[in-house]
Amino acid sequence: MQSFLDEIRAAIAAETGLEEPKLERPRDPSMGDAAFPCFVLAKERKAAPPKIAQELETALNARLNRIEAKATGPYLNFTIERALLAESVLTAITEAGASYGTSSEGEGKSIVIDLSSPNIAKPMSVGHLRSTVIGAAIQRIHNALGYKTIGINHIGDWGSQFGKLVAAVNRYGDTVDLENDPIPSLLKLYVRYHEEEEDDPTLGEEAAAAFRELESGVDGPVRATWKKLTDLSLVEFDKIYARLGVQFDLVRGEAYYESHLEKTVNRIVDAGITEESEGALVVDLSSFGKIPPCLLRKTDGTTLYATRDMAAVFHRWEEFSFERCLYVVGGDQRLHFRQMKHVLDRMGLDWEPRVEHIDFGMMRLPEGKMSTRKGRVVFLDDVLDAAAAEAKRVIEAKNADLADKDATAEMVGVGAVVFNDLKRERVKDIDFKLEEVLSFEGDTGPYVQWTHARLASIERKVGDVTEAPDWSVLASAAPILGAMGRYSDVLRSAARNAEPSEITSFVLSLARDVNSWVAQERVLGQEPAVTAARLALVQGARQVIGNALTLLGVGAPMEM
RNA sequence: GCGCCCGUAGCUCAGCUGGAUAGAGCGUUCGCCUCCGAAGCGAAAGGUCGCAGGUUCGACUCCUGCCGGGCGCACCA
Repeated sequence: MQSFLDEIRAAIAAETGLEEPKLERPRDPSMGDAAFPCFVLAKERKAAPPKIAQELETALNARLNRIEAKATGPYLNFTIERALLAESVLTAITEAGASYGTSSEGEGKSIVIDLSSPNIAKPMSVGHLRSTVIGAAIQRIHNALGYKTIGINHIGDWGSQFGKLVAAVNRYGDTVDLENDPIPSLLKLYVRYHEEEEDDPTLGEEAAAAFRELESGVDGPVRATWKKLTDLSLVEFDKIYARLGVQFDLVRGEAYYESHLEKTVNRIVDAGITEESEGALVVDLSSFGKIPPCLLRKTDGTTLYATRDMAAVFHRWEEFSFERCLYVVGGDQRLHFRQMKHVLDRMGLDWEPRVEHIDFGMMRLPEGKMSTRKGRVVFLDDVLDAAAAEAKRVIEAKNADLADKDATAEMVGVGAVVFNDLKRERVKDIDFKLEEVLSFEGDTGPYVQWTHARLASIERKVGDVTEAPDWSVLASAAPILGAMGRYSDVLRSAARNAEPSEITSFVLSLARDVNSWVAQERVLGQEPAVTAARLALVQGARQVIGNALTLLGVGAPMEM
């Protein structure tokens, strides 16, 4: 596909003298595979665009082989000979298989991705799903383009909240069963702490003291409790990651940077941009607009979130010399990342633009923003369970003879949840509605998965065909072929914008077109050359849909 | 109050670096399982692209202002 477009561009360039003529897609695919708007030539040629299109039509037809140019109003539309388009796209897919669409353009470049990053001691809510699923998709997309990627789970395992938890464990630890039921137990302690803190000032003092001890590096009972809490939580998180099919290259909590904090602060101080304000150590950012200063050290000398993130970004740069360092973190932290980048900027570090906040919209409940403390949460595990159960119910109703119903239900249920999260532009806020997540019709993951299974089913029924395909019978599939031919462009764009929804949009549109085509063109029982060509389309479409789903982290079932 | 993000059909969203009659899904109404999977396909109805200016041959797309919603605003993360 790319080569045809290059050919068209080259012909236009030769004919008009334009260096890089811009091609776009015609409104209606039946008008052609590519369009050249002639407005840009109107001035220098001193002629109306429709007239220019007319003139160029004959000249370009003389230059192009098996591609037809046709003037339509101010546009020049190009149509690749149908059989040629089909043959070239489908053989490319067959040859590349699972690696169709991939490239090696990222070779030698490293991409660091900070994703998921849940807080220890809090159950993962559907809110945490976003960072995990978006980040993992971004990582797979970059992998497909040949980048070396480092996915880091920057666990929230440090900070004053751990002083609070340690204090809570000390006081009320015997009222819960931490060993066997860690996450709910920690949640109870967390909530209780905040309830009692108001009436009992000694509790807050105990918590603050605990965090000071933790950060002092003393290896005593406080540290032992902290270690136990984080270990118990990580085991629970891993169960969810396994269900989502997400792995990390590094699980480095904030605590990992504990030993880097001192030199991090020194480094920023040495850059000469820090100052003392109200007893705290800060970096003034007023030169960037109305932005509050970045706090590095509290009055009591302990560090903050920003300090630890600065330590992390320095460490990552030194370790990986990244091409990009992507922070897949919610939009509620935009200010934090702006401050962090401004500090890097003030330090004169030229790699500051490589650090990007890949923000995403908030997952909201009808009652408002989720809050673990206020008990206003939907737990991710419960949602995945509900989705798998719904998938199981549908399978029982529609395909009761399926071999491995539970495994398929898990694949479809989890796929529905993941796909739902990736299908809109990531900056958009989402009002969480369970019935929407559990819907398997229309623009949903299961719809795409079902399309994949249906195509696989046709392949099984047709079996092997030895006859050479008659590519010309695929004229009606031209929009599908064109889309599949553009798949690698979609990957490139999705990576550049760190936007998995570009792939969900693509695969939804492809699935829709394919289902429509399958409804009107029969594969089985045709002339062998016709069956061969249509089978090739079915195989190609299944391959591309499967490849796209895999990148999104959604299973592509052969049956469901 | 200030800053950032969002604002396209009843609802949820697409709309490529500005370009040809603004496209889907859900919901509503109608049609299609004796033909490769009805988690499907076809059709109908449904839009002052938040509002007002501006730039441009051309604006859903860029700029300014306003309105509505969301998020955030120093010792939490």
